[in-house]
Amino acid sequence: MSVDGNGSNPRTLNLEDIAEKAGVSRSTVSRVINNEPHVSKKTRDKVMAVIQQVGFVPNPAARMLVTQRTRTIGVVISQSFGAIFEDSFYFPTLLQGIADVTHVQDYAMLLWVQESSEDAERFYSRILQNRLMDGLVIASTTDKTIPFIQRLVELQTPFVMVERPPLHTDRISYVGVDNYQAARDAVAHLISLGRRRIATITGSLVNMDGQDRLAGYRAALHDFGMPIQNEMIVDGYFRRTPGYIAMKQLLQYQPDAVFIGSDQSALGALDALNELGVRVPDDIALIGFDDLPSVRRTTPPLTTVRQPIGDKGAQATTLLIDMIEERSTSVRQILLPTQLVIRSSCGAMLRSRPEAAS
Amino acid sequence: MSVDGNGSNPRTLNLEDIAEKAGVSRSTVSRVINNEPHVSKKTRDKVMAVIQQVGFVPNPAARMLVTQRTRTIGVVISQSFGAIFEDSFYFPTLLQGIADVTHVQDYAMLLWVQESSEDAERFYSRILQNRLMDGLVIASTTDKTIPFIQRLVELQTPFVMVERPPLHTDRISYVGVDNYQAARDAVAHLISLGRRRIATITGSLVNMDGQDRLAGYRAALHDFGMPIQNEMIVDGYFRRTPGYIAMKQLLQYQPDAVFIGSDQSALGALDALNELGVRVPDDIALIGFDDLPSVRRTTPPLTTVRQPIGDKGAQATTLLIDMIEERSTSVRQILLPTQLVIRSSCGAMLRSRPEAAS
DNA sequence: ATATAAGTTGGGAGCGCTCCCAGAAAATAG
DNA sequence: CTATTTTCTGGGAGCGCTCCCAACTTATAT
Repeated sequence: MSVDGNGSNPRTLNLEDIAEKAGVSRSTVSRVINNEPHVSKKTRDKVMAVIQQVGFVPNPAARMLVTQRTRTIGVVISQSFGAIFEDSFYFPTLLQGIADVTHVQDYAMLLWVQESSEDAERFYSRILQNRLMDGLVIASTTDKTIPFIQRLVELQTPFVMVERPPLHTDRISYVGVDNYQAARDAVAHLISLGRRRIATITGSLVNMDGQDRLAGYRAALHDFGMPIQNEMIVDGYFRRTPGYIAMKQLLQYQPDAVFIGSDQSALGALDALNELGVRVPDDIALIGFDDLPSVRRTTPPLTTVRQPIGDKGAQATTLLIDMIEERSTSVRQILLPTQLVIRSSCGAMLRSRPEAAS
Repeated sequence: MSVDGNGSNPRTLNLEDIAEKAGVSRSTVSRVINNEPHVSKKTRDKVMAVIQQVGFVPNPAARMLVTQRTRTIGVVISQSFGAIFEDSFYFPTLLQGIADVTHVQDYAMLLWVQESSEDAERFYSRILQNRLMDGLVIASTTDKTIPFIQRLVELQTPFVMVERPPLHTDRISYVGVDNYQAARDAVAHLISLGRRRIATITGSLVNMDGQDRLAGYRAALHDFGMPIQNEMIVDGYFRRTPGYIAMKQLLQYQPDAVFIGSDQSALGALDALNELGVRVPDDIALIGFDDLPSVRRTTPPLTTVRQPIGDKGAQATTLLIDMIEERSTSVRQILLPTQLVIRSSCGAMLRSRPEAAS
């Protein structure tokens, strides 16, 4: 931490000072600090003792200047928090996963959050201009993200996405979940429970996760030879109120099940159904996505697709640091497993309970 | 952003390169970039044009090395996200408020989140050793925070707390809300509605906000000459499940109202009351704290104390940057206003409606 | 016209580190 | 005991910037 010198403050110690105290040279101290070989045990111990004693920490700016490394990664969250976080736990959990790894690897984490009123171009150029990061974790995507990541590729800046990139390319590393398959399985589950008029409230479709979940929905209907009706597909933008509105809109087409691309929207959908007295799962079955803590306690508890959010962040960060330190140069695309968590809202519990009891 | 040189990469441009292209000296380019006087308009324009054209951004490490300024602030969140964020929107909103200001002031934001399994001492020493920040916003407090902030004072590192500091001192700047008065008013409101057996589920008591709200609760009872009973005070730790447990525990003492130090715990309390068929507000009135978006939709909607979370972050950051840039050297302690948001859970609505109708 | 002041501009020094090379010390071989 | 290799150590150079001072240019006063 830069101590704000008030003039009388003694200058912060530097390598040379430590060298003097230990009776060696600057270079030797540098070797000890960086754990380099070619230092005798005796010298090393002596230097270490001095470092410990005075609590010396090398000046990161000087080090950065010569090494061109910062030991800092950036985390980019496009769209403003306010919009994304409403009641949610996706980003906090992701950040925790990232923080856990940066801690162990001794990296710092620079957080970039798009300001409420800021346009995307300005936001990304701010990030591009800050040269204090060795690489980036890109934690959310919008349609505006494409030129940004293209620029990153041009600049050869290491980065990892926490979602499938919005580009047809195999040159970008990412960590995600198989949204397509997860959605397909979830919808197949609804079909297996006898539902035939299955609608979907999608996640935001500027987002790859949202798109892939919709594709999985379509695929499942197709698998079972069921028609895909456009009026049965409404955008829920990963948010609660749009989910509420979407649900009301869908009701006129009398679905008997809805696959919802985010739990946040599912909460909104439940609001609408409760308000109108539509019974879940009797009249309409619901499946959400994310497994937010709160959906365990809704009435009825929500069946949902659980995804390992913290792990996504952690693995993306590990991958990024490997790239930065050139332990791995190959592009990697990692899909983590999801899990369909069956609760009451899809109707499986209602049916299975009596059977189990008989 | 440090472009990962692959050997063939042309070296990043520096001041000297720009100077050469513009036909001036390094110093002049520096003056232009830092908006210093003593550069003729003609020269300035010429240099600016070159900078624009090649997209030059000065090397922050070199600049830091000489200025001892990083234009980066740190944000410290003690305790792990997982615990704090569960469904919540407090920290995301705070971060958004901070990010809004750092953006406008052209600062970057280094986020420090205590790792799940990390002890406090290690966490704080990591922060202290990172010398890449000009100052800190300390966004949450535990009992372990005290030595840390004492150290910051010693080191003369600028910092601002987003809560009353856990020390009796007037040397620490902070931005908060008047938790004491807000809680006192909330409880007074319950009393004015005729409640006489008022319990409280506190926020975490290692936290100043939690402590002050409890003190406000006590003060209100005292104001009205009502007894303070220890069994009517249970810790809810700002979280849902402890709120649930606390509510169940309190029921044996038959309170007719509960002031709850966080909405998160209030949600837990509602869970308990709903489960047991206790009617809110008929049997028990509730008031929460925070005004989380979700408490607008509970059954019944929750009366709560709204606090300007984003503003707290924004003002703390503004204050911090003022300190860093030495525009303000005096300690400032800012209390932002809260607002009692009356919904149905406190009973005020039920009573007033019929009257209004008559 | 010259003396003086004010506005510009350039280059040296130095921030604190790492990297490299040369030289000293120690270890091993002949 | 000397020649050679290996291990260890010290200091110069330089990363890219800002700060300072000196020098030059132009404006203003005399």
